Amino acid sequence: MSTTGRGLHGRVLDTLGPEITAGDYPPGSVLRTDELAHRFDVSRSVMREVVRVLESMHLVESRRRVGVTVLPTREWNVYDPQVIRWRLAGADRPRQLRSLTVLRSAIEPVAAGLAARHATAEQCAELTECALGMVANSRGHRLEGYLFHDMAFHRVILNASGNEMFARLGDVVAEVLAGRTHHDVMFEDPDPAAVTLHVQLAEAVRERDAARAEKLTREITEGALQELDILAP
Amino acid sequence: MSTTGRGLHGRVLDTLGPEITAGDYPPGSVLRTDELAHRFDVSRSVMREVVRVLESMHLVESRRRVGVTVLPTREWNVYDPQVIRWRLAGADRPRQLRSLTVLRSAIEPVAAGLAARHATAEQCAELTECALGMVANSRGHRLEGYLFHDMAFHRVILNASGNEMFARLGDVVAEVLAGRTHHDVMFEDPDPAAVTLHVQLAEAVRERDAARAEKLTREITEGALQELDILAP
DNA sequence: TGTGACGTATAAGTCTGACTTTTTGTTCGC
DNA sequence: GCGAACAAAAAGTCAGACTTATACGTCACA
Repeated sequence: MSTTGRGLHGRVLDTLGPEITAGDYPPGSVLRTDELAHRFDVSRSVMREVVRVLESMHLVESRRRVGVTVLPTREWNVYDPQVIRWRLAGADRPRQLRSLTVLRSAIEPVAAGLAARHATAEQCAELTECALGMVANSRGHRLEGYLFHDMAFHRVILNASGNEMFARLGDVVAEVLAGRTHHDVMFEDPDPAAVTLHVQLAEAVRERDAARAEKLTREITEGALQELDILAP
Repeated sequence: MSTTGRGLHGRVLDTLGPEITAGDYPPGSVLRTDELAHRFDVSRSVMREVVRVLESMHLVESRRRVGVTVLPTREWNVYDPQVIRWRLAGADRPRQLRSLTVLRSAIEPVAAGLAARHATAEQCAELTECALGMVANSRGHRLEGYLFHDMAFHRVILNASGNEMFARLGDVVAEVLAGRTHHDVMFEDPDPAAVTLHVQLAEAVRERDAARAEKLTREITEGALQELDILAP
């Protein structure tokens, strides 16, 4: 599941990245490339590549004569899928999940409205199929099956919006949904009301009813906010 | 203005990155590190670091025995500020500006609602100050002054939302606003209605009226959508 | 003729060591 | 006390040798 490939470079990154995002090194901490290279038992070349990547994520800043400085959270590229994954795997996972859920609540209703306008016949069919899959797995502790179709459903909506910025959040939403199922709440069968909403949403998109699609999605995401005890906006 | 530092590495990146995002190399094209190093007259070490960064942005994929493959747009990290800047500087700037404006229309209303709940007294003051600045520059072709306060206004809103994902879009929104003023529309004084909306929004936030703040922001962003002839959702 | 195993060429991956450049902090002279 | 020259430290750059994975072509065998 880890995006980073096989190389030595990737393995070092998958260790150092999470350490930084977890806050092991407070902002302003200074690391030295040579030390890191020694610590991970890799050559300076490899270590330099790792630092470059971390720098492109704005997690660190490399300056001559001073070293590799850890930047404050405010600077991080928090939309980088890798950074999101690292943070979700770390200690402030709950906080992260809240941020992302609020983001969802802003994006998805608008995306659904656009999907109602732009979805292809094939996408409408996929949507219906996913909704049916959710219904079929909504009872009897079939959480994994439910999650699978739920993730697919939202991914189709985001793709069908025709906006690439929305489409690219498919992975993030999937991550949030998976996190909800696996770690936090949802030990019992999903809320029947939520299932119904998804079925109705598939319907609204198929019928090109943008306003209804948006409204239904707003209800869905409001449910997600309430689950995390976030005040409904 | 270019984020990338002074190093050799940065200069190569600032050439190759825009070329790729501009579509000079169609998806599936294969580049070779050695060739690139020769073309830019840098060592392989430097070239490898550049490729690693491009890889972390999912613009390319490097595989043994085949080379550096350009990935399809769908794979790109379109939220990476660097990628956004490169694309805005390139040929599909209009398309990009549309995507980002739609994103704004989804994010900002929710952010404004949250800002009304969470804004500090200082942030409320800044907001009022920005709104006044917009008013003061709304007549007599003082577009630069207007833009300055407009960008600051929206940045404060996004920061005051208390959600880091929203806050990080400040640069993007600023870029969109600047693009609108400099390249596209707005050759005359800004719409007085828009100015009024900003003043009212500052008011709503100060009065902790979340619903009104959200509604006003929706009107603002709908105006932005209409300017680009995007169907109001 | 199709299919699978094998070998080879290729391009990325890694390591090492030497050298350059920038920048910080100190020291010295005024 | 202050500015300028100096020295040290760390990143930046380079060149070259070596390693490793893998796509592709070859050949034997069915």
